[in-house]
Amino acid sequence: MSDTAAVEPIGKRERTKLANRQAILVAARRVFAQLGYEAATVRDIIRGTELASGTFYNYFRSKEEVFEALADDGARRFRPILRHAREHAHSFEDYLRSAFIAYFRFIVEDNSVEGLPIEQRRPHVRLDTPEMMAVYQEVRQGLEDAIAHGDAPRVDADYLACACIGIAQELGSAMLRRSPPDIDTAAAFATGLILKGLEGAPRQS
Amino acid sequence: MSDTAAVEPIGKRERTKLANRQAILVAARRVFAQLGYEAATVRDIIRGTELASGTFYNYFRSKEEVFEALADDGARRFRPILRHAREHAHSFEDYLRSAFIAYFRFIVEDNSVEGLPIEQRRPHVRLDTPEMMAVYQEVRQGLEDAIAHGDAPRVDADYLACACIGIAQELGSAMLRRSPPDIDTAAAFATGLILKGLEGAPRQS
DNA sequence: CCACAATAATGACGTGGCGTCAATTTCTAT
DNA sequence: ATAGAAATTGACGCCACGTCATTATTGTGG
Repeated sequence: MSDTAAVEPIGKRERTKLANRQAILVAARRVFAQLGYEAATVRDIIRGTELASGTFYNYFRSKEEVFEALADDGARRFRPILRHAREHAHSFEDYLRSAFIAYFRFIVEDNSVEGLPIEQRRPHVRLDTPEMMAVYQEVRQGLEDAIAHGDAPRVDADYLACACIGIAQELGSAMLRRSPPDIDTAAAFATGLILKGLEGAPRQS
Repeated sequence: MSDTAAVEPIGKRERTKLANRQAILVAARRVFAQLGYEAATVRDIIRGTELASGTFYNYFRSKEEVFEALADDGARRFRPILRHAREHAHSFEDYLRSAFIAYFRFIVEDNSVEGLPIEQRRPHVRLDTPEMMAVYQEVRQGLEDAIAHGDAPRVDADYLACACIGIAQELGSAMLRRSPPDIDTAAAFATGLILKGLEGAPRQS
């Protein structure tokens, strides 16, 4: 009867490894939010755990790599949401709106930790992790599908995907600055802009 | 007759101060392009000049502040271009297109220095430096003017400005990734998208 | 149940960049 | 010419970094 507790047949070694890695990530999120990414040090992060300084380097090479892992995790959680929206949308407009809503919900929740203004929580460098590029591909695929199905004109899918992402990012930031953040209004704006804008964008040669 | 040489009636103190500041900025541009922003140190920058390490801190408090100054300079150069486009445009479409073209030209020229790939070169552009916010205001003003003149529907000017900026940034990055970067094509895409998209964006309550 | 090997955690240590500051040089004004 | 203001200089103390020999913990064969 006791086998119900041992659902994971892994040894203690692997379990503590996962737990330590997770502890570092959790501490890093808090530290980045409280001190700001730039000001935060590896020591600050490790002090937020029960681990010793040297142990940090068994899991990550640097503060940057920790942030990458956090960003990658975020993208990994977001992509299936986006895919679900693509596969279950009743129309192209429906797809666009639910995708924007999903993203705006995501960043609202992501920034719900108390701390410094959002700008200072993140590194100043632009980072493209594998999972983030996968998200870009997912967006692009959704748009290409719509074009293929005749739901959207034959425009440059790469540029269109970039435009959607740029709108999502900047509009998302603007939305967060307002209180309370109104996800539906922002999503309606973005959806309306893109949907109609498609008609005006140059057709692919 | 010798007064033609002394066009600037400033003392040597002020001249060397400006020259030193400029030397630091020039060196920083090179160092950021060659080593990447994250890897670059204040010492690397100051080694690129004739100055001593302590002198750096007479001009800037940190590497971050140097970058802000570079970004601020860029924005200061860009804003009048944008304003000129606004005041001399024959139509709203003309304004949009020339503004996008101006921005894309700007970033193409800005990234023409040899060095690392663009992603690692520069911090993520922050909109919170004074000149950057002025650029945002300039964009927004142009859009509000168009709305007031009846050239564009009464949409949320803040969101619209953010959308334009987001499109410009992401589309600009995508354009730079292509070789050769085609400014006119990218500008046509952005212009067409926004111009028609405006019709689909929600009207202001 | 007990070695014994494999693996991970620890924290002291050398290194190097950071920001400061007293001493020095350079400029300005009288 | 000279005093005084202003800017430059580089050495210095500090602290975070990343390493690594040591210690502790876990898995395994006898």
